[in-house]
Amino acid sequence: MARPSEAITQQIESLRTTIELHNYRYYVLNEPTIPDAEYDRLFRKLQQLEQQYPELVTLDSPTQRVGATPLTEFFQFKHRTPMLSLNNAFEATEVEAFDRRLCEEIATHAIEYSVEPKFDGLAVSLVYEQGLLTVGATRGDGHTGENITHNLRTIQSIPLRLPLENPPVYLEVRGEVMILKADFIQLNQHQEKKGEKLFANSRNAAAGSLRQLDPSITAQRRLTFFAYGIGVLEPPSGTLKRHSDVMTYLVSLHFPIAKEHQIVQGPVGLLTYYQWMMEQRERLLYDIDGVVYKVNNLSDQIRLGFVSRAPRFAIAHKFPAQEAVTQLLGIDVQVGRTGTLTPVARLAPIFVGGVTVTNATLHNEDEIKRKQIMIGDFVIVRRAGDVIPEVVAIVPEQRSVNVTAFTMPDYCPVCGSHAVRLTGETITRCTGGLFCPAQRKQAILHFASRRAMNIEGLGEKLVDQLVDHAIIRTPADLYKLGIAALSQLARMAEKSASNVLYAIEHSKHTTLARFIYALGIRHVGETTAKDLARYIGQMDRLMMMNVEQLQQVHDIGPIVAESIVDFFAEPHNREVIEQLRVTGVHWDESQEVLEYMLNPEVQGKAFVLTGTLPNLTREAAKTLIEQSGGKVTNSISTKTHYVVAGADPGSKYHKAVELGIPVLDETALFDLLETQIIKPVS
DNA sequence: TTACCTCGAGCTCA
DNA sequence: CTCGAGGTAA
Repeated sequence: MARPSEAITQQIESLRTTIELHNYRYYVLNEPTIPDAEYDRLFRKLQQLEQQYPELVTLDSPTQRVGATPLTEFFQFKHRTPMLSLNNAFEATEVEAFDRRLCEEIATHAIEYSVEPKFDGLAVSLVYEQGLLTVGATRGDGHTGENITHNLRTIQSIPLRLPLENPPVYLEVRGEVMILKADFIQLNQHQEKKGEKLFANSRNAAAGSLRQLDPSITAQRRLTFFAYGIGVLEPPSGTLKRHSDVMTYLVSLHFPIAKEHQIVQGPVGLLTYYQWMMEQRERLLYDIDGVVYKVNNLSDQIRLGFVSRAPRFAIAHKFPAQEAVTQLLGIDVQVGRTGTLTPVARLAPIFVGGVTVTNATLHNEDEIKRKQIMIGDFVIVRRAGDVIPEVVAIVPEQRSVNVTAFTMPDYCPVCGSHAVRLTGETITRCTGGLFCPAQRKQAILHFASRRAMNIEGLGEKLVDQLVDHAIIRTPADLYKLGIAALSQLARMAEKSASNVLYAIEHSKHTTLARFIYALGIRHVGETTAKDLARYIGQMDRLMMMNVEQLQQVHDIGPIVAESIVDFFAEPHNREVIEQLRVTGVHWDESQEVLEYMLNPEVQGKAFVLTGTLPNLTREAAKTLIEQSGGKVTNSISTKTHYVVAGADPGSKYHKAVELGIPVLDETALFDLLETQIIKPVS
C-alpha cells in the first residue's frame, strides 16, 4: 500500500473541513449552499481516500459517524458538573413570586432574563476534549448517566469536532435530543409500512432511538440536537458574562440553538414571552412543553446558587396540562402493602398528553365525594408530561341516568377482612394484615426487592403464582422452596426455576440493615433501617427494645418507635424472623466491635456533601462515611459537623463558610476516615 | 404513570 | 414468537 503523501493528507483534511461545513449549513442553518449531489460526491471522494489510506482515518471524520460495532451494554458516565432538573411553575403568580424572590436575593428591582423554549426531548451532555467529541451521555440521576456516545455521534447536527484553531481543553455542552415533528410523522409511517410498532410520541421515539445498542439503527432515525448551556469550560472564559453570551458562543461553535431564544426584562417580559411562545407552539418544528427562564447575568446565577436538585436562578414555566374527556368505566379498589385501600379509576382508554391513559388514582373516598364522581360519568382527565394523570372533574351535562355511586367497601376486596377508617383519617385500611393475600404479596415483593434482600428474578407474576397456589405464605417460606414446587408453575421451567433458587440462596448472606428494611416495618425505610442497624447492632436487642429506648436512636421519634414495637409485639412477625434465621439467613452482628473501633471524630457526626469529588461518586462517599459511623444528610444546618466539598460546589459551600463549619476536600475526608483509596470507586 | 429497550427463557407450531 | 423482569426516562 502506498504511503500517503503530504498532498493526500492535506486533501483529506480539507475534504473533512468542507464536508463538516456543509453539514453545518444543511443540518444546523438549514441553508445548504451546494446541491445534494455535490455533497455526495465530496463524501464519496473522502470515503474512497480513507479506504485507500486507512491509517489516515480519524474518529472525527464525517465518515465515522456510525461506528461499526454494536455495543453489548451501556456504560456509566459521571458528569463533572451535575445535570440538574428545573423547578416548575404552572401559574403566572408562581412566575411573579419567582422573580420577586430573586430580586430580593440580589437586591435589585429589574432582572434581565434569558428565555427559551423548553424542549420535550431527552437531556444529554456532550464532552469535547481538545475540540474533539469524546463522550456523550444521558442525564441519568443528574450525577451519573449512561454513555451513549456511539448513538449521539450519528446525529448530524452535533459537531464531531469544534471549528476552532485553539479549542478549549475541556468543554461540556448541555442540550436536548429530539425528533422534529415532521420527522416523527415520517418515522411512524415508516414503522407502519414495515409492520413495526408505532411510537406513542416523539419524545419516546427519541428516547428509544438513543437506547439502541446498535448505532446503525439510531442513524436511521432523524434525531436533532439543540444546545442550551455549558456544564464545564476549561480554561474558563473571561468574556462569557451572561447566559446569552454562552448561547452566542455555542452558535460560534456551530451548535444549533433554538431560534426562539430571547432576552427579556422583568416579570412582564417573562409572561409576554410565555404568551408569545404559546401562540408559536403549533408552528414550531419541534415539541415543547413550556418555556425556560434563566437569570441572564452569570455572576448573579452563581450568587443565587442551588436548592437541593435544582438551580434557583432558573425555572420552567410549563404550558397548561393537556386535558381530555373520557368515560369512567369503573372504580377498582387496590390494596397496598400497608393495607391501604385506594380507589383507582378505570377509564376508557384516552390519548392525552402524549400517552394513552387507562388508570388514574382517585386517592380516597373523600376525594370522590368532593368531586361528586359516579361510575359511568364522563370525566375530564389531565396529564402534563411527567405528572401523574388525574381525574379533574366530571362533565355534569353528560351524566346519564345509568350512573352508579361508589361506596368504599366495608370489607377488603381481596381477603374479606374488615376495612376500617379511623375517625379523622381519610384513609381506609384492610385489617387483615398478612392474612390478606394482597398485603402478603407486596410484603414478599418488598422483601425480595433490590434494596432489601435483592432476590433477582422474583417479580410480581411469580409472587402472584406462589401466593395464589399457597406455595408460600411468608418470606421465610421462600427459603424452603424446592425445584419441584417451582417448576409446576407457568413460565418456570428448569432454567428459570434454578436461577430463582440460586438467587434466593444467594440472598441468605445479607446485612442487618437490609434485613430490617426487608421486614417492611411501617415508617422504617432504608435510612431508618440503617440507623437502627448501626446504633443497635443486633436483631435480638432491637426486638426487645421499648419505645423509650428506641427514641434514643437518632431521627427516631415516638411514631416510628411505636411502629417498631408494635411490629415485634406481633407473634407472627417474631415467628417469621425466627424461621428466616433457621433457614439460614444471616449477617454480621459484629457491629459493636466496629463501633468501638470507630473514630470519635466521625462517630455520629453529620456530613453534608456538595460538588463533585475527584474519585468518589456521591454514593461511594456516603457509604464510606456511614461505614465509619458518620451520617450523611442533604441539607446544611448548625447541626452539620462537616461539609465535604468537591469541584463546582453549590450554595452549601458558602453556607458552610458562613456557619463556620469545617470544609473538607476528598483527601481531608480520607485522612479523617483514615481510609486509603485502593482504586477509584466506579 | 406510561412507554421504551434488552435479555433470557418458555411456549408453539411446523 | 411472546412473556416477564429489570432498567431508564420524563
